[in-house]
Amino acid sequence: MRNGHVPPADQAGLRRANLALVVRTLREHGQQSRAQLSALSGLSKATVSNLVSELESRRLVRAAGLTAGRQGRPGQLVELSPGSVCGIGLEINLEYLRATVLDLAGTVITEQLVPLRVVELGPQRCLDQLAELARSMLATVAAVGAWPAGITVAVPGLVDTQAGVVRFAPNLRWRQIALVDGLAARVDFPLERCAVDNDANLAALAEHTSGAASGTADLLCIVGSSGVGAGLLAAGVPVRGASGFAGEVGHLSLDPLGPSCPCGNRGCWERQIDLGTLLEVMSSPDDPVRDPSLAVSDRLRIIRGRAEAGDRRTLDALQQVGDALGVGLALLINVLNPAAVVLGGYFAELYEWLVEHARIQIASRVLSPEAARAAILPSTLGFTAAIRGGAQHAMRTVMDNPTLAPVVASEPTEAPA
Amino acid sequence: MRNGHVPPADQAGLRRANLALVVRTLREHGQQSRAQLSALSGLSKATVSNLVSELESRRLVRAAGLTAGRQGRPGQLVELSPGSVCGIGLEINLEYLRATVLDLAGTVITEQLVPLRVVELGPQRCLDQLAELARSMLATVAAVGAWPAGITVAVPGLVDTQAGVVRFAPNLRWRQIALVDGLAARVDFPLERCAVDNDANLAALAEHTSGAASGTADLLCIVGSSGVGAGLLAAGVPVRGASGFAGEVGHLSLDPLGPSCPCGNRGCWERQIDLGTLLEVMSSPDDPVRDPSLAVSDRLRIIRGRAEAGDRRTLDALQQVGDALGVGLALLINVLNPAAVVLGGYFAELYEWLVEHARIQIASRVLSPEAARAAILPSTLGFTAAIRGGAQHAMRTVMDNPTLAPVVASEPTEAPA
DNA sequence: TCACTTCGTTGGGTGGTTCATCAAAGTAAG
DNA sequence: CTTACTTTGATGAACCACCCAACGAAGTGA
Repeated sequence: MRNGHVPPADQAGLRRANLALVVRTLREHGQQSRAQLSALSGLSKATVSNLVSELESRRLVRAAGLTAGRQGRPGQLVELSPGSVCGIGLEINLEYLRATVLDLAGTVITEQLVPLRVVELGPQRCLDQLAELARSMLATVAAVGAWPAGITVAVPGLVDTQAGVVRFAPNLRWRQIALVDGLAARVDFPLERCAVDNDANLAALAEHTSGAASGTADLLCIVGSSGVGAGLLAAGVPVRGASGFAGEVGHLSLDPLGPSCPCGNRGCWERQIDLGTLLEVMSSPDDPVRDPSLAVSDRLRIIRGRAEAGDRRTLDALQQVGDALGVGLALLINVLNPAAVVLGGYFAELYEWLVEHARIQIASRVLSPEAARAAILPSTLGFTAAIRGGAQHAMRTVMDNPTLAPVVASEPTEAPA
Repeated sequence: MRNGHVPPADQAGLRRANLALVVRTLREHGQQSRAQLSALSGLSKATVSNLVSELESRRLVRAAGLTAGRQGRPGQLVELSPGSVCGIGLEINLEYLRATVLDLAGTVITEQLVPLRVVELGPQRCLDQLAELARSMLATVAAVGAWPAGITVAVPGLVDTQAGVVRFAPNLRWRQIALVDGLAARVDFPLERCAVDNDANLAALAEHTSGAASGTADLLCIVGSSGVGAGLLAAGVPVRGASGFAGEVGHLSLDPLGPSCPCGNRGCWERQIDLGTLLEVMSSPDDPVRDPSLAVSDRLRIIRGRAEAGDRRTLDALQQVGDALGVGLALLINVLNPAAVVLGGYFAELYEWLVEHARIQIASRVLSPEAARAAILPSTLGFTAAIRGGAQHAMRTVMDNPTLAPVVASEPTEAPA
């Protein structure tokens, strides 16, 4: 379906590709002189100069001093311009809305968290709140004199990224919500620069771009919270599947005799490793750690405290979850052979008590020793991975096609901030 | 590792991309006039004419009469030239070597099967045999006056496609065999036009190009024989994983209490659905169907006969295998969300007795109804899928970069048939 | 026979990259 | 302090690929 009709290559596309190449080189290698860029990219010096001057006029890059020492004329360094082109990442979750603004260098311009009972509020009023948050982010971008490349929303559920529709988000109790349309209309932002994606997919993107698995092209990111989701990156490209629902690992049935799950099956992975299960195993029903009014972060602080204190029941529960995590990961590693697995969400918070158990299970279950080399890493971005990935995603459009960024007159900057 | 340094885009690359675009358009839509090609591809008429004339000089396309009826001047049809550019696919398996030559239109120029006890022969002498087979194919290509685009070998095991090395093929008992080097040296064929890949990956490519799931970009191909392998295609691109070992689904552990497997675990999928298991369940040890001297095709004929005759034990065994097949497929569908699953190898031969059981399991285990829409199809290429995929793979290099094909003088053809 | 339609080619124009050359801006040595 | 050397980045000519507009070619239908 929607067969990707590849547009013909023309000179504009050629230019676009090379502009993007320079931006990418700068992203991967940090600030460089034009001569170094020429060597790294394979483009001629003349072309690099030309490209850089266009990127400068679009404020994607800027001058950054001179190269140090050595012989000959010093090079004029160029770097990705901070604070000029920004991406906006939003996240909808059970307990909050979250937002961030990143610039091309990956610097956080601003971050915000709005506690919210999303389920009780319902999709439409939640969208209103989300729009307000987006407007606030746009205002910040405008205040620092930057240009908003796009807005990307992370949602815990099945998303049709092409249509911009949330198909099914069980935890939020959402079905068929036209999120992109709704948001763009409310915020008065160009529709084509708004996007939705699954939170785990975006988390994977963030970990790939600037997180734990920075630069790793084949990546699996497992995010644990009230459910479990996975984001896949193969050769640097997100794997979404035919309808965009790839990575729905929560309901993998790992044990035909395991406990039953609301989804109708038995032994679902999610029922073995999500936060709710950990709580059930490690505590009695009246334990304060299970107080429903507690926020996730507070709950995790308690769990960490008990684990650090060596509480046996807690440690046993963590082992049980770690084992189950490893069993499922072994399966995914066999199928996908990633170079790294990043544990996100609550798994990252409890990484040190989970990973060894998981590793043992993986080692004994993976077919080839080479595949077993997959590194199991904790997310360095924690709960902000999804919004950062969203912001990165929003900027990716511009990095892949720098001509989208507007040309400014001539004056370098005169931001009042 | 081996971070893909993207070469800069230049005019030659632009030309290459548009030549490839014309070839692809022709592949997808069949013979077309220049004007129709222009409309379909988005290129201008002038450019299409120019490109077609270059493709003609490289014998990738040829004139094919005029468009029928309608008003105005009739168009001059162009089609992928049959019998001029060929791909050679080879396959190594337990019981035989297999080879085929395909042309751009997908027509089989020749096919050959050499029975061989690969395990007993050992890798080096097997390579000698393989080289002889390859030389025979090259001779056929030369005899019809065609140009061999490349040779690709399908191997049942873990393959490092970049290095051209078979890392581990348990069934063949091969480890670290430099297959591409060995073959290219023996055959005296350019190294860079030789390749190895996993048989399931190539089968998936074949099913995508011209088989059961023709044109489906997100595809999963499960090949059953003495083991079980999977080939993955995401957005039309093979998913190989970080070290090229993705798709090793045979040893997914689906049941922690299941029967033990030589790999050291329990409940491996392979032990539930491979041909050996089916035989064990459907017959007693002294049953003639289990005669070790029987070829796979003969064995399958017997099984089909019993199933058609309504033999209860056989049908029960097929149900058991079909159920297990469905359980594993549900898992893969949740993770990968393919548009289609193609059953290859022996699954295709027994498709009609397996698929309904599998479908029931899948339907009850897949999370989203949209993902459940994945079509479960029988391979239409059967045991030739891998070699056809190999030949397609060999031609893909040229289709993606038509300038690789040599330019011929002027005379159209003078093949002595 | 004469409009009318559609096809494919031709020539001029635009845009992008490359090569060769050169001035600029440093270091190193006499 | 001057001179030689090295490296950088900019300039202009050349090349190449694509697009547009116009035109002749080759049919259909009245």
